[in-house]
Amino acid sequence: MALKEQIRVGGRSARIQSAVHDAVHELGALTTRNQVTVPQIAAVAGVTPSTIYRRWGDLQTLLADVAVARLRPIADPEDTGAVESDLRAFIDQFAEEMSSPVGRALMRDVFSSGQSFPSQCAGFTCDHLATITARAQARGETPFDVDEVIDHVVAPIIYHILYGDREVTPDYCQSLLARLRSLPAM
Amino acid sequence: MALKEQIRVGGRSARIQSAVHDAVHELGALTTRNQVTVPQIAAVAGVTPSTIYRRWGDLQTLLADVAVARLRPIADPEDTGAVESDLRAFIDQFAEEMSSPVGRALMRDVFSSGQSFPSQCAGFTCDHLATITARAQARGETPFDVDEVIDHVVAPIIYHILYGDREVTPDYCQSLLARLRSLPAM
DNA sequence: TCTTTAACGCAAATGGTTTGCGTTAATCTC
DNA sequence: GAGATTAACGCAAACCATTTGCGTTAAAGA
Repeated sequence: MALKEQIRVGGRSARIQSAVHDAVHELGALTTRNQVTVPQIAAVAGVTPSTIYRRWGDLQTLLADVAVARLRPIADPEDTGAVESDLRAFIDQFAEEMSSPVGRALMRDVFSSGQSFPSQCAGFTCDHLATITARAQARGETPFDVDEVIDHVVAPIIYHILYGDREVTPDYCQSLLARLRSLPAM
Repeated sequence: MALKEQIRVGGRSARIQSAVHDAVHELGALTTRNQVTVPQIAAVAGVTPSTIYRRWGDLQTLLADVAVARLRPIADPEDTGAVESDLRAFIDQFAEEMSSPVGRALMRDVFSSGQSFPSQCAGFTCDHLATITARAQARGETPFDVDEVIDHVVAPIIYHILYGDREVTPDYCQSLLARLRSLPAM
């Protein structure tokens, strides 16, 4: 069920990939998810189901692929002028996106496929945090430790969203950041 | 696709539920998972597929139900005589179980179904930690904050297992616990 | 431009999922 | 305890998602 490495990057392949992704978005927005079928997606995309099966393997892999593409950042995190506010802005936006209904659905898709998709998403977060620290160093500010932020800010946020055992509010995110600042090694 | 509340708790219902759960275990151990089918499970359990579909709705819900049942603790955490060692022992065992191949598979099943299953699992962890703190208080020791442990020890462990972006070693777990102890409010 | 081959469309075959209906057995009432 | 009620099961047919073989299209290479 592995997503094929696409050797052909030409026009038709790219066109079909795009059409299928768009179809998933269109259907995913309308229906209650979870009951979307490959034939439905194929019909909307204007391709035959077998094309989707051959290219993505199964529905879950396709959904995971679309989810990762949607989670992939299109721009660097906002530059607010200081590390602290950069980090705060990023975490706030991250928590809001992930805890939203679509965010939860995307995470489900990413995890259910069980491939390299999750680590790709982890990479996105890592990259953003690295960008913010690099920016801080360029400013002459003392940067934070990326792993520290992932372990003690990002991880708790993801945990509570996944397990649904607590509301992830902006206040909660603030408290996680505040706790981080009160630590020695930073 | 909701798991039906079982009104009938009598002999036949319970017998079938048990047989189906056993069948999933038997098949899950052998095959590479992910390609287990409902008809297969039904054949091993000695029931018809329609029985499984009517009772659990679909394969993912069944797998999630089995996963939660397997994740449900059968005993309280080991009493080692002191809070610190109790907590250490629990976290070590927790991390080892969850990071194992079966642990990862169980978590996948729990999350892919997207129902109340994840919060049930969170409850298990919570309960165990609460038991350890209660035990500590009974001993006259200063207990830890359960939420604190979940946010800064359990959450990072789960995060790295799910995203597969880092090895979760006993040493890593120790460092998380050590960090917790170096904090003011505890 | 010609050759090679990956990717697609089509359609038939396969097998997982759903559903109606009769039967079994657990629960309730007397 | 015996009979009535109804949830849950088994069976089988219908439905539909998935797979697969084969001819065709179009991208990549010579």
